[in-house]
Order: sequence, then structure tokens, then C-alpha cells
Amino acid sequence: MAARLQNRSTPGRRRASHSMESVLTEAVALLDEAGEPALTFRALAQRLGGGVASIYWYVANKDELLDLATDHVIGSLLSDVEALPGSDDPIDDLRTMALVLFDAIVARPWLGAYFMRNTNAQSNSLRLYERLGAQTLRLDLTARQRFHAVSAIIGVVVGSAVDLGQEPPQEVLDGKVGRDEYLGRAVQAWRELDPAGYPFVHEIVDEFDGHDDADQFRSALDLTLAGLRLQAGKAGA
Amino acid sequence: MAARLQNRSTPGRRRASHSMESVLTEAVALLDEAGEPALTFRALAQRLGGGVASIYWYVANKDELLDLATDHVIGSLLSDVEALPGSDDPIDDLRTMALVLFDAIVARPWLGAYFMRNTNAQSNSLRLYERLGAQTLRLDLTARQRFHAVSAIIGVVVGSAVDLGQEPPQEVLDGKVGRDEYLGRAVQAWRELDPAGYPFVHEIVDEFDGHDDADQFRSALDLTLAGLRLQAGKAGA
DNA sequence: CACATCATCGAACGGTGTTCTATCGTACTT
DNA sequence: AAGTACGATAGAACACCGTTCGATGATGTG
Repeated sequence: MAARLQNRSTPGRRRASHSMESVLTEAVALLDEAGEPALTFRALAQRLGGGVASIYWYVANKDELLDLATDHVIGSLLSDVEALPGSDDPIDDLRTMALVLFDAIVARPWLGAYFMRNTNAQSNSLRLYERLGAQTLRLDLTARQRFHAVSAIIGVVVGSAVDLGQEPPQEVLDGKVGRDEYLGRAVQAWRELDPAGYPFVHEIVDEFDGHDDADQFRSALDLTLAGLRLQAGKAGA
Repeated sequence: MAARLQNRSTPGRRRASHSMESVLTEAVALLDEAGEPALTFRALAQRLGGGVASIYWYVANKDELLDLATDHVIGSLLSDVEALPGSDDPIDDLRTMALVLFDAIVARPWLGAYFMRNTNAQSNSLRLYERLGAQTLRLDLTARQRFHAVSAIIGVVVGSAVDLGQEPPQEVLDGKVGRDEYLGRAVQAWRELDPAGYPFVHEIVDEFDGHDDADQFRSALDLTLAGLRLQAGKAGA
């Protein structure tokens, strides 16, 4: 069965004594250090100074471990969002919130992939969802429009995050090739393409070279929010 | 040692003869049948009637197998996009293309996760990217705006695709719980939340219940395209 | 002190991607 | 026609993964 909220932190001498908190904290630490592949039960056990099977007392399987770890960090993310000042423009507030989300994913790229998992099962995710949606209640929209608006914003965040979160291929991880050099090669390959066959790629290759992920995200977000503003204004007038 | 004479008379193990095409086709078939976890080298080898190690002659590792398989199906997807009639409104054309992409991901949910991997390495992905971007060349935008517009549209597709592509948890896969029942439970749980603490969730729970993924995607896409139209019009006038 | 329960752990199982080495079959050389 | 080089295949083994099982230390209760 699963561990309940009780926690005995009496320090054992030979045997390791864990707690839900420590398990999740170390799991997140592993994820932060080297992404999802780094989070293995064996690595986690070693880190906790205990045995592998012990972790299964706190967690049913790896899926649940990932869920709880995600919810754990979303908890603090939720605090950040709730601490936001807020303005008289709900769409501005939505923008600010989305930027906080994006920043969190930049700091923890592995978050992106697990961001939308089972909104129902993760309490903090749901509360974050509510927090975003609450802003749409201040807009003149139908219920369906509100639902779709929040979905769209989260979609933009996740869409950018997935792009951002994908780990560079072996070469870069091994340190043989620097990340900049890796991207530089791609740019170089693009430049050598047939300009007649790839007019667009040639048009934007300079933009791609040395582009800023945050800029890219902000632009995508602002397009969606501009559309939303239009939608809210249309019904209102 | 023994096989010298028996070569013809007694048919020993016939050696399998593969090809890049057959490897990729069977790999895609496995992915279609049960998603990424179903694509293992052993399952693929058995399907090809050969040994496990043989696959490594065609492919360096699983990552490359996934890349090539993805590029394989994107190839036919590209044909669909190129066969599109096209109109005098570039944004309409972008919308149509995005819908084709979305349909492809609905048909092959595993595609979503690998959709954006290494645009540079996958030739068909790059051509698809070019095809989308070409439409923005018909709009009055800066190079950077064009770059960001295409990124945004792809972001919306991927964002929806990730949401769509995540496999339901164990219960549903085991067939113990139907997918509708599973979603129904979530809806039920939402309805039982404190209305004061979760006003937005209560507002949209009816919309979520029995919602259509395609509707959700189309709404998100249209918000982005509305923003883009605004942006293009502003600079033009 | 006995006891039930919580919590921990080593060892093992089946599965995975990957590598090593040996081999077959064919096309070309001589 | 025999020999050879090489493209292509394959079995066995390795290291690692998530997961399970059974045993056992620790702890508070009667």
C-alpha cells in the first residue's frame, strides 16, 4: 500500500530512513541534473542511502514517482503564480502567468513532457489550471470559449516547452560537440540548401541563427493572446 | 561447421533478407499498433523474420530508428500537404495545412512526441517546414515575424498533439476500465470540488465532458491565426 | 516480554538496447 | 573454375532497467 502522510524521521544507524519528502526531493534533484533517463530507482536508492525496494513503499511504480515529482515542483510553481500581483487586465495577467510557467520549464526542461499528465490526478496541476482559468472569467466569453482559451494557452506553453526540452543528441551530451557548434552546423546546412527550393528557410536562417527561445515563446503567446483579445472584444461590443 | 552439405537438401534456417524500406515499414506498423513501447528491436526482428543484430546494419541505434520511422511517415504527410489545392489567402492555407498535420497525429498519436525532433536531420520535416513557411512569404511581415509565426503554428500543433498523444494509465490499457469511463471519473471528481475554490473548473466542466479534441485544436489554432492576421494587416496598412 | 505492524533491504526475474564475434551468400577477380 | 573480398545476417552475451518476493530489522502497544 501507499505511505500516508505520517513520517517518522528517527535516524537509524544501519538502515536508511526515508520520507516522502526526501524521496521526492532527491528524485527532482536527479531529474534536474540529467533529465528523465537519470532518474532510476537504483540511482535514487543510492542517493537516499538505502535499498532499491524501499522506494516502492512510498510509490507504486515509476509512473507515480514521475507524477508526484512533477506535482511536487508544480506546487512551488503554483505559489509563484499565486504571489503574482495581478492587474486590471485579465489577458495581461494570463500573459504574466504563462511567462512564469515558461520560465519554470526553462529551468527544468524535463517538466515540459510531464506538464499535462493527468490533470485530474495531480492536485497542484488542477489548482494551477483553475488559477489560469479564473482570469478568463473576467472576460466576456462563453464557457466553451473560456475552456478553449485556457487549453490554447497551455498548448502554447507546452508546445514551446517540448521544443525546448528535447535533449540534444549523443554528441552534445558526450561533450564532444558544443551545443552552439551543434546548432551552428544546422544553420550551415540550411544555408547550403538550394535557395530556389527552400526560399523560406533562406529567408529566416539568420533569425534562427542566434535566436532566443524566450523570444520565440513570447511571440507565439502574444499571437494567441491577440486572438483572444479580439474574441473577447467582439462579444463584448 | 556442419552446414556445408546440407545447404540445399535439408533447408536449415533460411536467412532473412531485409531492406531499409521493410525495416521502416514494420517499425511504423509496430508503432501504429501499440505506440512507442511496442517498438523493440526484438519484436521488430521477429516481425522481419530475422535476428536482432541485423537491424543494426540499417540503423545506428533506437534513436535513429525512431527518427527514420518518423521521417518515413512525414514523407507521405508531406505529399498530402503538397497536394492541397491552395487559395488566395495564405492564412487560410496555413490553417488547412495545420489541420492536415493534426489529422495525421490523431491517426498516429506516437507521431506527436517525435514531431519536432531535429528538424535539420530529417529531410522531410525540413521540407514540410519550408512548405508551411512559404505561406508566410505571401504575408507582409518581417523575417523574424515569419519565423515566429511558423514556430507558433507548429507549437500549437505539437501542444495539442502532446495532450492527445499521452497514453492513458494502466487501467485503460489493461481494458479493465473504458476510456470514456476513465474520463467520466475525472469529470465526476471535478464536479465534486468546492465551487467556491474552483469556480473556473465548475464553469467549464460541462464543456470538458464530451469535448472534442479536434474542436479544441481548431480553437487554439484559430486564436493564433487571428493574431497573425492582425499582425500582417497592421504592417500592411 | 510477546506481538503486530511499519519500514527496509538483498536478491532475483524478465525485459530492454547494444556489442561482439562468427558466419553465410554473392559478385568479382584471377 | 577456384579463391577471395565484402555486404549482410545472426546468436550469445553484457549491462542496465523496472519490478517483485521473502526475509528481517525496528517500533510502539498490550
